[in-house]
Amino acid sequence: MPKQYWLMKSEPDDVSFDDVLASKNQTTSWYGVRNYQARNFMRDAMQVGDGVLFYHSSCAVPGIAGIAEIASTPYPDATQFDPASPYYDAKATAENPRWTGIDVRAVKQGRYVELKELRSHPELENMRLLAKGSRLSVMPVEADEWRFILKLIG
DNA sequence: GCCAACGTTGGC
DNA sequence: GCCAACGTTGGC
Repeated sequence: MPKQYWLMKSEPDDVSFDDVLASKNQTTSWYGVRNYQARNFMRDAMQVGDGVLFYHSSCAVPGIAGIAEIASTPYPDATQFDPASPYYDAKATAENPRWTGIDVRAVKQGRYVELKELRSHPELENMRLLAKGSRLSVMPVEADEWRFILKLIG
């Protein structure tokens, strides 16, 4: 399968791009996705080496904070089994895990590209992120959108 | 804090 | 299987 591209949203108060850069091997385990469509992208489509736009959401200035890549195959998200976690899911079992995690490695931090700026570029008007009402936290990015944004980030 | 949009739940 | 009610997301 050819390389694919993704946008993944993180709340920087929880895990920021800087946090990932400061982590061992600049790699973080992506956890807490509790939406089936987002989960399916992670579980069924992501491949090691796929490109990731690391997006900061629910913060003062939402936008793309850096470039990352998929660094593992998918695995069960451990937080679903942890009663102390806000992401605990009583219906998930080791035999039948419901939610997926994956490792993401920070690759490059360039210029922070604000959501406001993304909206200003006609080249990006079809981005799923920018669609009205779009709330998905993990979504595919088209190859031409990816190339355009890489240039913006510099 | 507001609220539009969306996803999930659960009664029927 | 429908759909109203509810909860969540996330920009503003």
